[in-house]
Amino acid sequence: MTHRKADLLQGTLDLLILKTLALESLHGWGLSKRIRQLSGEVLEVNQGSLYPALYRLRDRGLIRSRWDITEEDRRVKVYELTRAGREALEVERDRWRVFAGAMERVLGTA
Amino acid sequence: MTHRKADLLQGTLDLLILKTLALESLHGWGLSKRIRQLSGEVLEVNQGSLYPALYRLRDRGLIRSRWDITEEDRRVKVYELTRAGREALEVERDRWRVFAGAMERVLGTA
DNA sequence: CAACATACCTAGGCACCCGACATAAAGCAA
DNA sequence: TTGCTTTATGTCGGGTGCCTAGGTATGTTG
Repeated sequence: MTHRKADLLQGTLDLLILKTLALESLHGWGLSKRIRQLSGEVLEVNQGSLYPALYRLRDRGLIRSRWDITEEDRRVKVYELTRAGREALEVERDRWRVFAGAMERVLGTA
Repeated sequence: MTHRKADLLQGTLDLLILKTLALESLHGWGLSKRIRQLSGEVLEVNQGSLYPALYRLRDRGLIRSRWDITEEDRRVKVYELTRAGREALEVERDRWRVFAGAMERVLGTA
């Protein structure tokens, strides 16, 4: 059973996170809800994928985190883009579009 | 150094192969050249990815192979789509488009 | 005859996504 | 006060599948 409907393509999760955080700083849980919502309920981010991805991005210096308290008195770890993250977002977005364009060129060949 | 320029997204290689073979039966080497050409020199398929992918697809019954001899007297293993392969191509293509559409929806959010 | 292109293939490594699980605290209802 | 659901953070093992780096063989060309 190779892919199940919700499977993400490897490599795209980072881009998704960078883009979503570029719109607004969020904590992990909210981030996964936001991605689902922005994608029209198509893209589901598993927790087992999300947190490792966040640490990866943090280790690469693309995002940073701080602990915060919500209005409901919940401890949350809020992530925000760094300057390097904003630059990486553009690079990754362009790379995605080149790739997706190439895919569409192949798929569209009669 | 996570991704290098030529990296493919996991899962897309199968689709690429199915689509390319739907246009014309080809042997492995020719297939990789054809994918590169169709994609406008963007997508490079490594041999270390190609052959395992072909066996995977064959094991799933989506393609079949036969030995042939080219005009230059070379032994080549020609792959062609099966009926199941043609069906899988449509499913995978649709899945790709749903996914790519969702990605673009997220990336295009202002 | 050497070098290159064509053609097949394998092995090991590693990135990363997933499912399952663990933990905890807040909200709420019975 | 007990117990369920939701919110929230995280870990771990497994598996898929791409990559790099090889190996082998044969035809072509300088």
